[in-house]
Amino acid sequence: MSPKIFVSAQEVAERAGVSRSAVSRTFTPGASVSPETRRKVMEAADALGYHVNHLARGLMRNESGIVCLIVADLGTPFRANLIKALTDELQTAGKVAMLINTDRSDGSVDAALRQAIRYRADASIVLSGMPDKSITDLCMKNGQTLILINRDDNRPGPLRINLDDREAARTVVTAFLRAGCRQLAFANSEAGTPSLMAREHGFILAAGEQGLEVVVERFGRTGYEAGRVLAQRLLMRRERPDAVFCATDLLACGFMDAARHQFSLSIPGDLCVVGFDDIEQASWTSYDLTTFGQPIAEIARKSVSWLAAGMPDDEAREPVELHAQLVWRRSIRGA
Amino acid sequence: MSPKIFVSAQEVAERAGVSRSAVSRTFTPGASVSPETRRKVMEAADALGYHVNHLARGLMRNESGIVCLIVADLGTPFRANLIKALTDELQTAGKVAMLINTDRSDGSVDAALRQAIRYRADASIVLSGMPDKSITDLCMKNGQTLILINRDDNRPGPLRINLDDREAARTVVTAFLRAGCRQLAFANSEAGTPSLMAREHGFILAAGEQGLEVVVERFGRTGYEAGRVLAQRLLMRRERPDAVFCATDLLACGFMDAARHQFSLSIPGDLCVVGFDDIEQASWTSYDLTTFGQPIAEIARKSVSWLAAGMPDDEAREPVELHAQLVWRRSIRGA
DNA sequence: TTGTACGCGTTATCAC
DNA sequence: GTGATAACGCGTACAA
Repeated sequence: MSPKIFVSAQEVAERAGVSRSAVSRTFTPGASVSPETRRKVMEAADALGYHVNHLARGLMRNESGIVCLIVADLGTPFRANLIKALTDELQTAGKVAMLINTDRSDGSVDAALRQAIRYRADASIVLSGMPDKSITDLCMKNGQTLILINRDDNRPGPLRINLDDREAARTVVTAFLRAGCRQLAFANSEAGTPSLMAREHGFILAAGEQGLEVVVERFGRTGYEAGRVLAQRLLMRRERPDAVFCATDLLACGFMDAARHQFSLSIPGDLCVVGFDDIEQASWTSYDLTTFGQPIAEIARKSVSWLAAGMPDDEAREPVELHAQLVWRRSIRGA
Repeated sequence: MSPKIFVSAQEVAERAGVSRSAVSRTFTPGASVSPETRRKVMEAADALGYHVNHLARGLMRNESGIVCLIVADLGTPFRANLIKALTDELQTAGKVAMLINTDRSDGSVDAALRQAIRYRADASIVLSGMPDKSITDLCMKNGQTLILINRDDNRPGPLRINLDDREAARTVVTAFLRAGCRQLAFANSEAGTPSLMAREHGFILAAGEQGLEVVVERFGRTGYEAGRVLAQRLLMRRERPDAVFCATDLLACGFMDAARHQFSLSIPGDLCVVGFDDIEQASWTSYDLTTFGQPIAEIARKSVSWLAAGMPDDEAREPVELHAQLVWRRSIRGA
């Protein structure tokens, strides 16, 4: 096996009978080369299978074209779709995505950001966890753009995209009231991420303004299984809830399945359910779940346009608030 | 905004009062540095926030540490989980994943592989589509490892990991017969990917050996919606199937929902269903789908161990056949 | 063990 | 429009 023998601009130049610089210019958009030279170069390049070395180019230009995506629970429908949207957007912008998984451990995101720095990524986009302040400072110092999505970080520096979780929660309360529900519940995981907690607090607050108490239950990791357990806990109560707001759609799916098959409840007859994320499964006939759609495409566009435009000045670093749109389906009465 | 000012080994050397090569050696595993020098270097590096430039290192070593993952439909549960497993495995092996989305267009995978070459990726792993022969040749010529997963390519060169789809299909026929089913159907998409077609052909073949005909229907893209349409087509037939093998779980979920809610059929009473992939949703109470689990972890381990070990010699390039394990749930009678 | 000198493939700069 | 040259940050023979 010939181990890594790539063809260089030098070889192309020799074969084309021109200088190295001519080759370089041919592959640099906007450089001036005569049609004749360009033709000779392209011909030689094709024959040899030449491809510009982005490692070397990045070294020269101080711009690798790499954008680092840092994420946990990549297997999850919402995350996967967000990653897809981001990579798509990055590719059309001429960038390339580097994907780093994190786990629940503390230094995990920090390690990922260090990796991004080592590869001189043009930017890092954090979708999970929270980097330590020392690391965000490091990114800033190195002039590396840092984007936090749904992290709700209030320290200055990185660019932030957040959702109006509290406003969404308020909408749910209104909808539940209109459906005639009186026993409100909130089903959450124990993850304690900013967006999840914002939904919880917003829901409790909005309900309180209407004179209603909310029963809150938290369990496990944010997923289907936790939703089932939460249903068991909440639906066994003496005062059984007639409306539940689940922090995510996955929780809601588990909740609905348990409610129907273990408690024989009808939805929305006995119980109204609202979720969050609008993952594909929410629209499946078995669930038909009313939920909030995250503006994934817009999140992706906003993030990437930032990189392209370069960092705005420090004073313009207010977090961007995006709006979650309620998608009405049949898991809640009325409209 | 300070635009991309990274600290170099030179600066660390100056601050530590040593030569630049001492810094280099400190960060090169297995190089010989005195404890005292190492300490001084690390101290200066920490203070300055130094990180080795992997672009430059890759340039020198002719080994970037980057592995390119080429995939379509990344938002899909199975794909997302495979990507997660692969990135996890790559990270523990000290590599980093570069993610490239492809669409359905012909040259899409080729373009992705070219991008991989430009970044001098150590290897490319193709999970979707089929690269043109000229491109696979290019990868081989450049000494870039190429791994095809479930692509069922029979041309020599790239490393291949395939599943025993035909054997799995045979198992399904047996199970259906044991459940007393006589009217067999196969629900497929129009994607026509190798694994999907292998399942279809294997199913028809195995059924034929038992003297049974199979009604085959194909529609749309491999997903939930197509499953619903396929159910409408297959369940409206005069001789209604009492057993259907769906090419993937997503198709099966759509099929089941339509069968139950539009045709009021009971599963497995009126209809037995088997899927493929064992995505998380298959285990959800609403589906409880009997399906084949793809050995995702093993696929990931095998792929990455190949890169680590380096390319085997040409003669050892037989495709690796992995086994799909049937996961018994309640969408089929008997056991 | 340490430092010096060179090369990796590319682009930017500057004469021509 | 073209070609020579320096520089990017790093690894590594080589000599000390």
